[in-house]
Amino acid sequence: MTTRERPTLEAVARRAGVSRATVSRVVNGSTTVAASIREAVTRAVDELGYVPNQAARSLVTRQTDSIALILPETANRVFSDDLFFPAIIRGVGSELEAADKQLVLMMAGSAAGYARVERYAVAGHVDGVMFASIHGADPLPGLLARRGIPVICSGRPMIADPPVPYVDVDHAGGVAAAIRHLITSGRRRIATIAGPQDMVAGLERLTGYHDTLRAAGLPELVVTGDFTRDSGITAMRDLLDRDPDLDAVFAASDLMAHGALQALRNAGRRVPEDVAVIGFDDFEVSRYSDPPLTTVRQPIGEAGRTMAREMLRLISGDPGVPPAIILPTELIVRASA
Amino acid sequence: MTTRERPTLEAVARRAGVSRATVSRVVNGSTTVAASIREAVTRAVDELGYVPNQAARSLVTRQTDSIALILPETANRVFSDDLFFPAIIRGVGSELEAADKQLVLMMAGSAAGYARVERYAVAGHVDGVMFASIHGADPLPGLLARRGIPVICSGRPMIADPPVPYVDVDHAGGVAAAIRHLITSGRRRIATIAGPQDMVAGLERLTGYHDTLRAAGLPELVVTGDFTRDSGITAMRDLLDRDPDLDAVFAASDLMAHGALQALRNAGRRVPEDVAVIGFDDFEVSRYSDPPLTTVRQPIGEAGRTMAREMLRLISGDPGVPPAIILPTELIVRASA
DNA sequence: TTGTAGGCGTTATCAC
DNA sequence: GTGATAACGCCTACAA
Repeated sequence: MTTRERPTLEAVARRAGVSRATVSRVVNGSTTVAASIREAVTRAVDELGYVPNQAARSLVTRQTDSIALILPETANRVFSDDLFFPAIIRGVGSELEAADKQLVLMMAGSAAGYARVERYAVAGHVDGVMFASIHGADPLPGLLARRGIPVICSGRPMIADPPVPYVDVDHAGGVAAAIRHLITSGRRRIATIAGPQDMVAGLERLTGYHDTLRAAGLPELVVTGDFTRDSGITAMRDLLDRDPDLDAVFAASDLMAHGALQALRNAGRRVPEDVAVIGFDDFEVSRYSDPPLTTVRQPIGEAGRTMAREMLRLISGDPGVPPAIILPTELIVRASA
Repeated sequence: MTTRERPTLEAVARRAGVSRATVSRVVNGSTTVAASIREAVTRAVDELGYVPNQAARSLVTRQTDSIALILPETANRVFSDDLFFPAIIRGVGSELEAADKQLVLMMAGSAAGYARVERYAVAGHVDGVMFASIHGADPLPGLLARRGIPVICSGRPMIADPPVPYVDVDHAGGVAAAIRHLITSGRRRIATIAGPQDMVAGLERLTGYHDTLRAAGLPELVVTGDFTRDSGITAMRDLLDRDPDLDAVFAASDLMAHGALQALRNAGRRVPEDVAVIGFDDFEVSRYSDPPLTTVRQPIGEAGRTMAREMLRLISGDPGVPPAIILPTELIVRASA
């Protein structure tokens, strides 16, 4: 291993026969440097393979050019077959890449991990912190914001102690469209597999279900899952027990909808003839399910990009960052309903 | 936003009525501090909400306590439905979390992204760099190693200019087991959908196929894909064109195997009656395919954990890091073959 | 056991 | 346009 000693500004300056200050100017692209000197410095930089020391630099600039994305989940959960996180990471990543900022991904499922994340952010490792999904009344976003760290959330945070700007999608609107579609096509016993009620996404999708059915004067039937496929299977069985005559089910996630499809098949129900099924997400796989899944598309990648864009504005000191941005959802009709 | 001024060591020292050095000792857990003073300092730290400035700290310690994992792919690819990356990230993450190191994920699909990664690592942003998968003769691992940065790869690198330690799985052995299983069950016209030939994983799996069939004196039929489901569909159609009587196919990834299953179904072939199918990976979804997929299980998560463990040893200066670690693979027999 | 002082590699503010 | 020089916040001999 050729452990070449790392050259410093000083070394470059000596080699180019100028002062440290001048080298610094060249490295940082200042325009007030004579062409000949600039060239000499550039050559010295190349010859020595000089790269500025990030620690020293950010000690004085108070900038790191990297931004954290917190996934308040265990790695197991983040990279399960739930494609929510990949989609949002992809969106955030593409936007930050364009801005030449480094994305630092942090999974914080445990309490210890969470504490580490806090320390990491407060220690100034990153210029700003984005949250990918929030459970319950998470105090961390507010805590960091109070520390003066730029913060932005994907999904409306449940507490807004210092209000933190957020990006979310129109959960209730999408669900309403789904339920109305079911009603229009003649369904009358419409059940739902709700998402976890400690997350805003879970709550608001259930609200959409509730409000739309009540407006139509139709009965409600609710069982709660946790967005996973397995919970969808269990919930669907439960629903069939409670009302063997149900003719439709709205699942608050595509994965739960897939679980429901499986449970219905095992119970001898045909989809959509006996029971119509609608999901929420519109993941790629939902085009290939049997039957292809009717679902509410939410623009997760776009939410990620938007969040990153607003974060960049926040960091640049732009005062015009809106407190909330709500992206539209859309019903995608396929064969299952 | 309550932009509280960030307290420094100096502020804590004043408040506790001691010197900066003493505060530093307490913060860093030195044992040579009187209990009473330690307590006073700790109180001051808590009251002020002091957290050490990472830049200042690493400027002197030359340590950042964070480690990069490079995914030499675009975000689109990393978070496609290919579950390789999630699995390795999960493995690495769990191991680093236990060591209280921060994992910095970097996706570098473009040339620009790649340059950024290099700068980032050389600038001393991280204590070491792990590579999650390598395309062709990638010079970056060697380049960083030559700079004195601890480097380790998942998957054998094709160039070993300065030899970089790596963790890999027994590709050829796993494939051999799969092919022998097919032969034992009477298959004689065994085709393969190979992986990309610019990656060692693609190459070695094809070698395993080649060697085993040749040893058995059976004919070979090769079409190349790129590990994705779609490429599996295309490749399977191609294979059926070339040899309508083939009775088995080994796909170098589970996704390609799933594509093959679909193409075979569309072509009216029954699996496994007409054509046996074996994949490579053993992703979760392969238990649920129709029929459930026989496949070669590779311990991706374990590879990630191992890589992280070796990286920690490398960083700690342990001279005993082995140049290579090869993990075993295992044939998982289900219904498709 | 505690304090003093020097230095880590940059950037930025001044003079020149 | 260029060069000293003082921070930036922390760690760590070394001295007391």
